[in-house]
Amino acid sequence: MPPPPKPAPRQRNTRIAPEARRELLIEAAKACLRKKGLRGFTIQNVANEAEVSIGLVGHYFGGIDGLLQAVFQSIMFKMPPVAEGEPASLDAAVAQLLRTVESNFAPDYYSRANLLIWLPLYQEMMLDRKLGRKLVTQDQRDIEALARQIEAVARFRRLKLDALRLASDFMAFLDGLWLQWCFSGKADYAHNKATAVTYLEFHLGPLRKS
Amino acid sequence: MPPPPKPAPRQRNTRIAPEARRELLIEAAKACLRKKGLRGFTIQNVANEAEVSIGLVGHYFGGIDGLLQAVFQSIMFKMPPVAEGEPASLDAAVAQLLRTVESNFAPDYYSRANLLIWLPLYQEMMLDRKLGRKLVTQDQRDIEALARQIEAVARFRRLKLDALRLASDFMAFLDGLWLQWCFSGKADYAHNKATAVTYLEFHLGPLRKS
DNA sequence: CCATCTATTGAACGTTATTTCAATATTGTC
DNA sequence: GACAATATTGAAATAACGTTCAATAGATGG
Repeated sequence: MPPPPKPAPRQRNTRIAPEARRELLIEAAKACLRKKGLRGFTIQNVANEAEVSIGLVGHYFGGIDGLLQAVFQSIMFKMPPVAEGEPASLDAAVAQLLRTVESNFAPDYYSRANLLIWLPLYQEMMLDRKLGRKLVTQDQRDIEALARQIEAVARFRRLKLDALRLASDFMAFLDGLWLQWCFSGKADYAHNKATAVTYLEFHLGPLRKS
Repeated sequence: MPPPPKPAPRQRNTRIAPEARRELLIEAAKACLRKKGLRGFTIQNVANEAEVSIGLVGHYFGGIDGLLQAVFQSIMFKMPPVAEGEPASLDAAVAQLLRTVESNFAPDYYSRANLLIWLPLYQEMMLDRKLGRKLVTQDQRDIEALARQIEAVARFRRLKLDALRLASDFMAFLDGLWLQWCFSGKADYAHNKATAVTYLEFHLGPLRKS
């Protein structure tokens, strides 16, 4: 029995810009994490998901670990941007603060799908000092930005409070609500927003028009 | 060249009670998760950690997946027990509630080491319906128990509130604080306790003796 | 002391994952 | 159109992982 003379015809992906391909691979990697978690995070799975040969991962990321790092990079710096600018009135300050809160509930972040990427990130950052520092730094920045907005409201209302601490606690609260919401599966999400704003109101006085 | 006539001398672990061995393996598995996360969770690593041959994992847990499930079981049902019993006075109700809060800060739970086990659990439960239901049920039980204690305080103070919702939000807050605390690495932990109690006080009135 | 039971071992095996690299197709340039 | 550059492929080599199982040691009971 002669071996097949021609090995196999192959259909090849069209060549695209490297950055675009990187992006595609990262997205495929995220999809894998969402579907199978860290244990299903393999080159095979990612390549299948991206409909690409297994060699490409090595080509672009040097290996599976490099790809994982790239995934983390890509989500760490896609946090909802915090509005900036010094508000001129109480109303403006409140509006700005509420907008920031709102942005933390953006469906892209406040979602089950996203949590399935963040959980691995949390894990890895606790095991990898370098990654850990990076994430903590980013987090700190967000907290400080929020603290400035809280400070602004407090100033107009002549309140004495530790804005940094409140901002930090509030962020923690948001994360906790996020987790619980994802786990319980209940899609009631306005509820969490209300809880969050109420917490701020305890410290800052009314923020919503009654 | 003759092959070595005797393969190799081996030193063997002393035989111990099966339950004890299971416990040891589970502890070793946890240690692996703490050190290397899910990606380092392999039979080899666990066997090394436990100083045991690789065959034992299969013997006791049927395989690596069985071991992981066992690890999850072992932590899910080791939540801090909530005090029970109908309190006879406001003071008693408050004391009970504070004790429950306190128990959530038990160093065994409220620790970095423990979070490194819970993160994989969270991940797996989101991917495995059965595991997810189990955990949510357990969580629900804790929330209901806390809600009863909140209810008791509210009754004595004639407050109208949604105890179940407050309990649920409060639990979320605790988890969020836990995560943030583990990530930031700051060991200031009384701070989180105070934040938690203050949150309850917003809804229930003063709980601590001033 | 002998027999039985089973906890423990680790080599062998099949499977799956990772990396490497030579071959091939595609794009852009001159 | 020819050439250089490189994106893409997948087979092959290598390594890691999981499972199985026959052999062995230790305990237990008679």
